[in-house]
Amino acid sequence: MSNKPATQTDVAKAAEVSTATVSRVLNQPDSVRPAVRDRVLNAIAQLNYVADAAARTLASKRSGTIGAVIPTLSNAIFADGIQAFENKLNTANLSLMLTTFGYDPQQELAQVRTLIERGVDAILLVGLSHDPLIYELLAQRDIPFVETWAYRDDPDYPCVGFDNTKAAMQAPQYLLDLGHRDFAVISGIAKDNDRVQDRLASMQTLLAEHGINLAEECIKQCPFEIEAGRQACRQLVSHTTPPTAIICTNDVLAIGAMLECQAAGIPVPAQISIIGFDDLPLSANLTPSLTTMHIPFKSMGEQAAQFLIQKLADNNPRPNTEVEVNLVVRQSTAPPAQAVND
Amino acid sequence: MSNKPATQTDVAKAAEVSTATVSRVLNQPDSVRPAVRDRVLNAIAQLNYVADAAARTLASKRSGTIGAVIPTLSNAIFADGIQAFENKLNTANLSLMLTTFGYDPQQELAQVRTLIERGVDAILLVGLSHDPLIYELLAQRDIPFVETWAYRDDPDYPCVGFDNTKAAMQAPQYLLDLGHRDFAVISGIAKDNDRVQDRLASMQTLLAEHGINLAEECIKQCPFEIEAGRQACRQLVSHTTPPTAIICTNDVLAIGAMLECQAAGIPVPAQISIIGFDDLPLSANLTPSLTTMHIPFKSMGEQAAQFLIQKLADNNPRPNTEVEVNLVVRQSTAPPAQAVND
DNA sequence: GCACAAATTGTAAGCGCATACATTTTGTTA
DNA sequence: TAACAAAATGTATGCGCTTACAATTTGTGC
Repeated sequence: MSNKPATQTDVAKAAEVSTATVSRVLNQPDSVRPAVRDRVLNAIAQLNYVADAAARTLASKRSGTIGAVIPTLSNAIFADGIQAFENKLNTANLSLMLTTFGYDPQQELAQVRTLIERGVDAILLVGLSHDPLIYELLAQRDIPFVETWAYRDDPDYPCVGFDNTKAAMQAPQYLLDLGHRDFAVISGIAKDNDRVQDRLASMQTLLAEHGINLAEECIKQCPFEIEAGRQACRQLVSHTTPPTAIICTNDVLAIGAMLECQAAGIPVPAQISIIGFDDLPLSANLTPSLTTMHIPFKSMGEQAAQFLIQKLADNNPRPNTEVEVNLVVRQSTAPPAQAVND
Repeated sequence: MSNKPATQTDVAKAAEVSTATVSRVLNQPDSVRPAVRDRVLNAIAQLNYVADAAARTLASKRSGTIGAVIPTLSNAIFADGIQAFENKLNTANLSLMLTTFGYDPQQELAQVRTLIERGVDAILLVGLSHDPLIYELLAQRDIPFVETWAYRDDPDYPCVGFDNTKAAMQAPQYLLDLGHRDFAVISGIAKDNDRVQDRLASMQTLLAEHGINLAEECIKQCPFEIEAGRQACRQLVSHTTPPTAIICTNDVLAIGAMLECQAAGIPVPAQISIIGFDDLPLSANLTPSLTTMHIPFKSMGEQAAQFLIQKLADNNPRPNTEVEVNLVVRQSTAPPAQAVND
């Protein structure tokens, strides 16, 4: 009806109360008598009143929005994690402001800046390694944050995640136990990605402890795409002494490797074992199904939200939460064809 | 250094100008002399000043944030589309407020309400069928919006998408041309999803025109999950007269069907043809690769953003944009085994 | 160098709300 | 029912910014 949206003042007039009372009805309904409250509520409904978030934020210093700064949505683990994060935020009447940075640290910093300007109450980050300026900005403005997808035991850096170093050892350990000695690795790009770096390093460490040093040409770093995983696999199996096992630092690349083997007629796991990391829904449905590390990203997203909600409510949530990850043994792994002879 | 974040007034003092000038440096830099501008810029840097978005929004009636209301992120097509949408928004200094509604119309309405309260400048919706109240709210506040993933030629309802009715006929038509007569359909849940409804209806219409009426047990509606696609396929092929072709209304279900066939040893396409809709990156990499409709979701997301950006800039962008979709013929389809006899 | 127009800068009034504080009303006790 | 405490409501300020308008400075043509 009216041209301009109704304001608190309009509601106050219609309900014959002061704006303070209207505000109270909205923010602390218990502090106003039912009779008055109903009058106000009626006026609100009548006028189709919607509180102005900007004014509210300006006056209260609380925006009710949470920022998330993730590498990309084109990766189901982040998409699903953020989905869970958003759902959980909703239960606390918080909204999600989402930004992506494409694994570029400068872009990440810029996005954090943007979110701070937008007045978010808290921020979710991915990983543990960020431009120092990010922490500085956050501290300066006293903005709570939580790091995800990784874990460290430092109360100054709240996190919800898992230890990538520990987790990434399980796959090679399992393959070693099966008797494999000839490994190859298909990894995401390590540059500017602490999770990948940790995983790669710990795999190599473990293998080295067992006297195995991966040649450079046995480690393929490639972008997060099925096609890239296929190509890397194609190169690896064309080596004069192809590996008996390929370890992938994520499922997308592992799936690419599996599909390449399938397309090339290489039997998995008879001739080559493949192991992934993430446990995407797809992974269990391939034939053979993919052995991989199960990562509970949804739960991680939820718990990250829960932490921030609690933090903003001034409860004092435990800063560091380690989520459980575990190796899911399926059909893509088996002892190497040339049985160990001893 | 300072306890409270610096305000415009602080900057003004430091630069020995008025707050209006500071504001101008930020919003219309060309309107202030370089010498003065530099002084202000210096002060800003010095004080680590960050403009308060709430105050800015309150005073200018522009929040610089755009809302998106999508069914779910747990679906690559939306995740990728939103990714592109966000990237494009960024180029115009706009931020994304993301909400999901899990295909529940009431939830969708609630999310739109929330976004309006948060003061978004514009909104992206998915599909053409929404609670009338949504349009009313949007109109009332004069908030521009754009509908995606579908197309209609009505300037009052700006959209960037494709005609689901037309698009969904291409797959059955192609299969008919190959000589198939025995069809089954694996579809997403049609309830509260106009895209799925349109696709289902148009397929049935086309088939009916060719004298083929799908029995009820030949149409499986199931949730958007690989596992569900597998199960549906399992049921379909167990029929006494199994179909020679399965049409899926999206790639996830088609992939599930393919994997089921693979696991069950049913040769595709020799015994059964499978056709999808979406063209996920995975689809091209399966063996056999999946014949499917290619939908340019990234481009759609970008163009939707572009439309809103233009709209907010008061340019008068073309309201309805139809994106091109096309059937990508790959290896999962072939003429039916029992060759047509005539 | 002067008169005037154009460009630049300053002044000050809100934007719509939350909230400290003041005032009024209600409830309680004797 | 008087006197007081507690609860409810109102008053009025300011959150930090943009912007119409006013005041000032700069530039131009002669």
